[in-house]
Amino acid sequence: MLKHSIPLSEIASTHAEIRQTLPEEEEIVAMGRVFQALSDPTRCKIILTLINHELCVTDLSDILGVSISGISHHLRGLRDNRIVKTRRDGNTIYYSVDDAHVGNLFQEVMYHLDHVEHNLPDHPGNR
Amino acid sequence: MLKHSIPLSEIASTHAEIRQTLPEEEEIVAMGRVFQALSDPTRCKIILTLINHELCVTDLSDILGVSISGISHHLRGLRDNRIVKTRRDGNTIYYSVDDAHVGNLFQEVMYHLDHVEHNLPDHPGNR
DNA sequence: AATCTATTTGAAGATTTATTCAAGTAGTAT
DNA sequence: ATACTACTTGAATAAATCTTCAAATAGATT
Repeated sequence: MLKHSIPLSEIASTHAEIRQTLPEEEEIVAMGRVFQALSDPTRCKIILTLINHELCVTDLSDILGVSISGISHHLRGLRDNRIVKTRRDGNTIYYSVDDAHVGNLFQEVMYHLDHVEHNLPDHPGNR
Repeated sequence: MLKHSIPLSEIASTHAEIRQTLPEEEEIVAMGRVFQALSDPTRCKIILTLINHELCVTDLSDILGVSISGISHHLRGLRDNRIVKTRRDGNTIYYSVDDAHVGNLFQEVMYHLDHVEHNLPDHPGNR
């Protein structure tokens, strides 16, 4: 415990100091790529579905009403970011969510959306 | 507690049932927009910086080495999604993170990246 | 009012992304 | 080998996004 308090102006960091607290460029780019992979509504649906069910491309196409090719293209982006994993059985490939943290990510976004919803002081007609 | 177990084939849902478990289209689109707002490395840097420091546009421009106009454009997307909030003092506008869940979102992405890093069985040279 | 500073906005061009269609691959079955 | 099913891939177009520059606004100062 400090005996004397320090003026806020001395605690405040310089720009250079703040810059150094950031993760490395490479890691930040990786974060952006993960969020980018989640940024499309169809991919959100795919993930939300795969969180609860291991499914093949044809099933996802049926469930979500998106072409087989479209689903497959989306899945490639999710595979590249290790958001979904695959298991082959004969010639059908089953997809599921690779990492429990992906579910947490969606949970946090839902909390955020609730926060926004229940907290509309200035921008009532947002957009 | 059930007295007799049910065969898995009977537990498995139909496509229509699975479709109904998804959130509403509008909510899914909203999720996508939040992830989209986080999908750019410069915006990630802005948020990671604002989590720890309340800063103005000029400061962010200095710290991140991005033009004032560029920072302002990025901040607009973050403001629209209520990821950052503003406070005016004279003619400088201070930005900070609006919602603690945003920090959690980044925490979860870092966990995910660690998971990917420590778990490279099949795609060793991922991209 | 004129000026200065901080920020926002709009428009233009280059790049990226999503969707569709047609063709290609991989495993299965005949 | 042929054919079938499940999936992936590549190319093409349309739409969205990022960056930059120039112009516009809002508040503070003279």
